[in-house]
Amino acid sequence: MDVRQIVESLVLSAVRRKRGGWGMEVELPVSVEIPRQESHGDFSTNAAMQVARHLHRKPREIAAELVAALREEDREGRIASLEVAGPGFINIFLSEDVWRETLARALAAGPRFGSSRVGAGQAVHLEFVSANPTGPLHVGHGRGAAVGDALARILEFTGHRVVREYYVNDVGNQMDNLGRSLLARYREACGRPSILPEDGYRGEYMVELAEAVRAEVGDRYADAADESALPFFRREAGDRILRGIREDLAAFRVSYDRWFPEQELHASGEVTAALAKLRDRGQVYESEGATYFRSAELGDEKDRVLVRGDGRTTYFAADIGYHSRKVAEGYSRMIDIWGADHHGYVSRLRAALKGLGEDDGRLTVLLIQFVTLIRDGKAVQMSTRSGEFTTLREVLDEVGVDAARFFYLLRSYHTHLDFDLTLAKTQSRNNPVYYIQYVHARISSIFREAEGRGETLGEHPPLSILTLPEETRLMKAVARFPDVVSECVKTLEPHRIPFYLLEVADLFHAFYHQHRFLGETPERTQARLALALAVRTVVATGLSLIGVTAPERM
RNA sequence: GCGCCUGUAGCUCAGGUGGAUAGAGCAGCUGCCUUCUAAGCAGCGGGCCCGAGGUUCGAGUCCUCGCAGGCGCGCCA
Repeated sequence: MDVRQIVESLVLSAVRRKRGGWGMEVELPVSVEIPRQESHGDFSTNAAMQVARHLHRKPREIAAELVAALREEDREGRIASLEVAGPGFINIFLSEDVWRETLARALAAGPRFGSSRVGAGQAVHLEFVSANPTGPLHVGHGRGAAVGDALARILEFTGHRVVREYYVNDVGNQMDNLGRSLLARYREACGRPSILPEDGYRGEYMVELAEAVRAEVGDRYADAADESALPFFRREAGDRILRGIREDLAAFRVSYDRWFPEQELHASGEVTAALAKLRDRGQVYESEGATYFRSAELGDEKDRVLVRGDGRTTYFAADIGYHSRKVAEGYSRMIDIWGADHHGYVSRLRAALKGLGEDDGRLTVLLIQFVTLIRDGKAVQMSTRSGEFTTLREVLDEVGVDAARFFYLLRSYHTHLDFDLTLAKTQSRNNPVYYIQYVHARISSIFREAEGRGETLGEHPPLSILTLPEETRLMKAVARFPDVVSECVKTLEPHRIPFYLLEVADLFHAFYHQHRFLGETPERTQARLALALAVRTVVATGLSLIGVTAPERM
């Protein structure tokens, strides 16, 4: 059990023990926090203040009673000392043994340290990126990919069954437009006069695609009529671009369990079925030739069109079909990761789930804010209209996968991200990803050296001699890892992992300079090696949760 | 106009369910390599937490109203 959980349950039992005597019938939530200041204990609780407020008594009086109760509850002797402080905090100082025991548990658990079963029995559907196959992924998509993939890893680490899915919008106007754009570029490549559609895709990648197509089929379609050539070019454009997207994501170490084509929803009749269900439930009406969904009654700003005047369904209609399929597949939770520009769509989709009679509480939509690339202190300009944007691939080629993933996850996705390419490329302390990886490489180096000296880590290292404040601080940092992981699961915020790793790295590098691991007394060397191994474990595991490698050498 | 996100050190950002003296990196300055990796360490400055009210024993955190930036508000996807 996580140290924090131990303390929480101690405080909870103490409160319960006293409740009767206080004549308190309700159960108050207790909260335990790690104080900012070390001198305020390993943990502190404001339980006494909460109770005091409820009973209209003096907080410090209650605190004194709780302290006594805590002492009685602590049968294992985990608490070293307790104090009442400030307005009524109870500061809890744990016995050093607690950290050593946790260290031993970390060593025993190895790569499983920090994992849990909290998600056992839960199936989570995670949809992320899902960029339209009309062009290569750009840096914004990269952020969604990094966040989605990290969340998937974290959820799996905590016992959830995760299905990662990419929804491919391979239907509609845009694919038509894409096909026309490619055809135009192809004719150009064949030396024929051609004009790009008014709202066509103008990016340079379309020119390259056209050349690739021509390399395969020659001039066969150079003089073909639009109608006969278009199906081929539509398919060709979509397929090739999607293939590029898959390759980019694979290069970014992002994999999916399923690439779900929108076409399949239409072919299977699921879109029609979902609309029929809405209709049966009285959620649909006709107006001016179109079919509307009464979403305004369900929390949306206004009613939305499902079927256009010309009989074609909207993107929204397909998405209703898609999400009712997810519901039917029985996930306990659905997480959609979207770009911030889609936020207006959230209430619409929720309305749809409600309209279908489903609980929209199972759906969580994470909105990822925008990314600005910074090079040499200046923003890199991007314009989607002209098709000129920096691709994910370009960033990967420039800074590498590890740095890219790390930088994407170093900020909460609630906030705009300034991605500093210059910094991501530098190989020094300035670059936090190397700073962390260096811990792993250093510790690996220590073990290589130890092996050379014939000093291997034994079965039962004498952890009890780890008594220095610096050693304790490191042990506490290791012990906090499971808590960080569960916090990520609760908040669905993976940026907590890199921040934690930075703290661990800080502590380790400082320790490394102040103390030695090898060449101490045999007992001390054993204990220090054990500590090093545990640090390496949490660093390796933490990095793996965000998809960053942990090198043995640098 | 309405909605969502954001506003914390010169810059980029952390600051679970409200807690005690608000943190880190960058940038600037000063030291430290005969040692298990200097991709490292130690130190020095730096703050009206956008503003105004409110709730509370206690507010960077919650509420209201402003201000500023970003993004949306299609029978596009």
